[in-house]
Amino acid sequence: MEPQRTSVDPPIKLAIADSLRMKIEKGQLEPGDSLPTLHELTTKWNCSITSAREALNLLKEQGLVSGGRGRPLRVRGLGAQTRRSSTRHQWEKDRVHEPEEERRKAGTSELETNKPIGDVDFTATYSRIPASKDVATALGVEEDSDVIQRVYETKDRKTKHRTNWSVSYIPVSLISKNPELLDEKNEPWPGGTQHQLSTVGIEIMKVVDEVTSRMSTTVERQLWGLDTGVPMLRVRRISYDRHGTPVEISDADYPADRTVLEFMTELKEW
Amino acid sequence: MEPQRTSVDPPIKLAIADSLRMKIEKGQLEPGDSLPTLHELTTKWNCSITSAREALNLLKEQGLVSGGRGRPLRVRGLGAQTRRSSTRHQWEKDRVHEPEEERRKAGTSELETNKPIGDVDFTATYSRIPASKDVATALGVEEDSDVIQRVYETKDRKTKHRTNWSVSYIPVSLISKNPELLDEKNEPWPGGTQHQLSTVGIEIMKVVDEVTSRMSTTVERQLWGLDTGVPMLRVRRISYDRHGTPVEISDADYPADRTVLEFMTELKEW
DNA sequence: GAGTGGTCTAGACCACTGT
DNA sequence: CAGTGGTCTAGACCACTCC
Repeated sequence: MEPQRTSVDPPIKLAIADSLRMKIEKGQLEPGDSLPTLHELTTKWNCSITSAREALNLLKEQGLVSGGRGRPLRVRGLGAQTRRSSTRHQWEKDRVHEPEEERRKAGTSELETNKPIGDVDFTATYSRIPASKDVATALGVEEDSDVIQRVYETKDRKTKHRTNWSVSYIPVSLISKNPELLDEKNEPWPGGTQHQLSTVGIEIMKVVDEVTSRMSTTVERQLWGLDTGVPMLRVRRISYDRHGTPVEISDADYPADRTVLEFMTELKEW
Repeated sequence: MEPQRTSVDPPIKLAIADSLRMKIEKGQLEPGDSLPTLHELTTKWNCSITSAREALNLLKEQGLVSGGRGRPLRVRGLGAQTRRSSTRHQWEKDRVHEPEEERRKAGTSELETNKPIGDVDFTATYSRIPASKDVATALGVEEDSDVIQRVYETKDRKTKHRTNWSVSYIPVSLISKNPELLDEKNEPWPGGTQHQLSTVGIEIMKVVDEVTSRMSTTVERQLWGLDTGVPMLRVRRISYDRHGTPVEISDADYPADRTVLEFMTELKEW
């Protein structure tokens, strides 16, 4: 039985939630274990069912618990984590001068996913649009100037859940020499963006990745098939050419429960 | 007036939340604007006050809204963002061979913060502990072997809120030659970890940052003074010496609403 | 069909904010 | 002091899962 509660002092939902959280952190409740039912909580804590529910809601918000819908709530384990490494940038560059069959085998970072191809639907959507303020600033061009927006998405063929999403912007002026780059029908392009840019004489020399995170919205949770309490990682990648001019920016979203971003920095010798 | 709702179909709390979310995304409600009061929502949507509250709760979970406690709820803006760049690793290495006064001025990444020193309390806590499985694997040493754990924390002197937190692990065998490295009284060490390691002949040649994100817990929200709906970024940094052996790992937490992590990758010329 | 959580009602009382 | 949101009660009804 839990201690007598006085009128003020921590809300009962917090007391319940913290007690359960501690059990999870101490390992008394392991991933996969069922939590106490709502009914058990109400009698154990002598509270209404709503308070018990609010406590469990807190744990769901925090991503510690999932389930429900007729199933008991269970402690969430860490699913398989996909590693996305910044060494991929160099790897892709190395493949630009390989023959097309080689590049075709390699896949692209826009499409990169752990699933066998064929189990996913890939779409690429190109649009010529005026640059938004944000995009224009990042690319160092005038606002409303002509850019091509390329949206990449993959979905699991069975579940229809999104598995990959990114959007990329390139000033049209940089690539209009090669009309094939303006046509989404050429996607997926063997060798990816770096090869595309190489066809108009652009060599990427530097890539800057900016990483932030925010909570997923209800809509995103549906699209990706996420539990509540799963944040999204947002990576803005800015690619620079030989002159240090930004030539492409790309924003990608990754569900944080299945993603580790890896960045390598080599330091100069003393 | 909102349309008639049928019995099945999206829960009313979702309908309310999505309607408000769309207004925010379209800019009809700008950062700082007040949301409708609970009472207004109940009459507009013809629902109970609990449903209205649940809708607002969803928006708070998603970090779109903050306030409350006698104040009206308001649309949350993006606060000032601190940039943490991976170029810092090289920058710190460059300073290792500078005289002590120089290093002292420079500050260290463990302490790095935007606030003037003197407005924050800095603490460093060292403990010799047996390596956990996780730490042992990352460092490539035996489980339970002797490591030094160093916990760094800064707090805002006025608000008492945490502004910085990280924990670092080094195998004791690597640094026991220099007993000063085992004493927390020598913190903050001018020049930081890279200089500390240089005193026992270790040169860091490669740093790998692993970035993940997870929702903040209620306890963390109190410690850091965070709103609900703010995820934490977690960075595990692994530093390698000349032989490619991992010599230090460090886990740092950053509140995602005020942090951008930046990573630079230079590519080799064709 | 029994049991689970998900949604919702219709209130009450409180702490806190602002005037 | 009036008004806000925060917490809580004591239920009801539903969809879903599992047996």
